[in-house]
Amino acid sequence: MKIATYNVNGVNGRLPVLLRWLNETKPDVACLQELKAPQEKFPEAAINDAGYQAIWHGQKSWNGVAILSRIGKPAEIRQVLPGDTEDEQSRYIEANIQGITVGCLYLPNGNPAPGPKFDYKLGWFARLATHAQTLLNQQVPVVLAGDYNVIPTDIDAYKPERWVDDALFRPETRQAFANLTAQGWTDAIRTLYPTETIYTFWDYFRNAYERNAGLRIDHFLLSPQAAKLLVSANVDRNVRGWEKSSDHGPVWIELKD
DNA sequence: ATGGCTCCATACTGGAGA
Repeated sequence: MKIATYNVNGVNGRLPVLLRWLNETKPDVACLQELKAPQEKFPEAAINDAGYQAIWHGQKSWNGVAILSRIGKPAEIRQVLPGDTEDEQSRYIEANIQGITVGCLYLPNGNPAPGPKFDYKLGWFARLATHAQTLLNQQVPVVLAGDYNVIPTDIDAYKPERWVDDALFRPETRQAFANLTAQGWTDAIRTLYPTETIYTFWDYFRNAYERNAGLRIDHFLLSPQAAKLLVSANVDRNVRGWEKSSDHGPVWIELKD
């Protein structure tokens, strides 16, 4: 099973790019973030026409997450991260697909830091860690995929010294990510490519993509039962070079059936 | 260090992203 994650940066504005990518690479499952569309404006018909069934949790203007599948409609487990009934931002959706629990997440950016947005990020992170432990306790294959807005280590940024005060790289953020993986999660890309320079995001400024001035912030975390099935993984970095592309590139893993 | 780009909302500008 090939599972992908892609921060599309506007599911309607980027629809031609999304459809082209689905058609060319045909992931079995695709987790999308930053739909930037309310629930009723999700382009369901076009995605169905492309061969996918979808569940999604939209929101006006910002955020929004979806899970697409071409191997049977995702069986929704939840569309809210537990732990805060006041949280109205659409940043998490979870489904069962052929025995795999797939969590699709869009962790808050958190800038400027410090400040209320950074506090919200760390609070959301704590809720994710609590839920992740609950999932681990189930001892089933779980894939937590998405835009974590975390640069895990120095080798995940083109110039890490420029990011030291940024919410994506501050010590609290890196520590939260390290604590999460220490529960027993496998960072799929970094496990298969321990030392390579691999980015998933290139900003729109100053020809960042052409200069490969990027960040690795979109991640796959696998429970032990899923990590055992890991065959391969990579970034479709060429997609970032397409006309009207998102500033993120798609990331994917292949799991043994 | 700064400013650069692109989305969405419903507008001629601003918030947010990372």
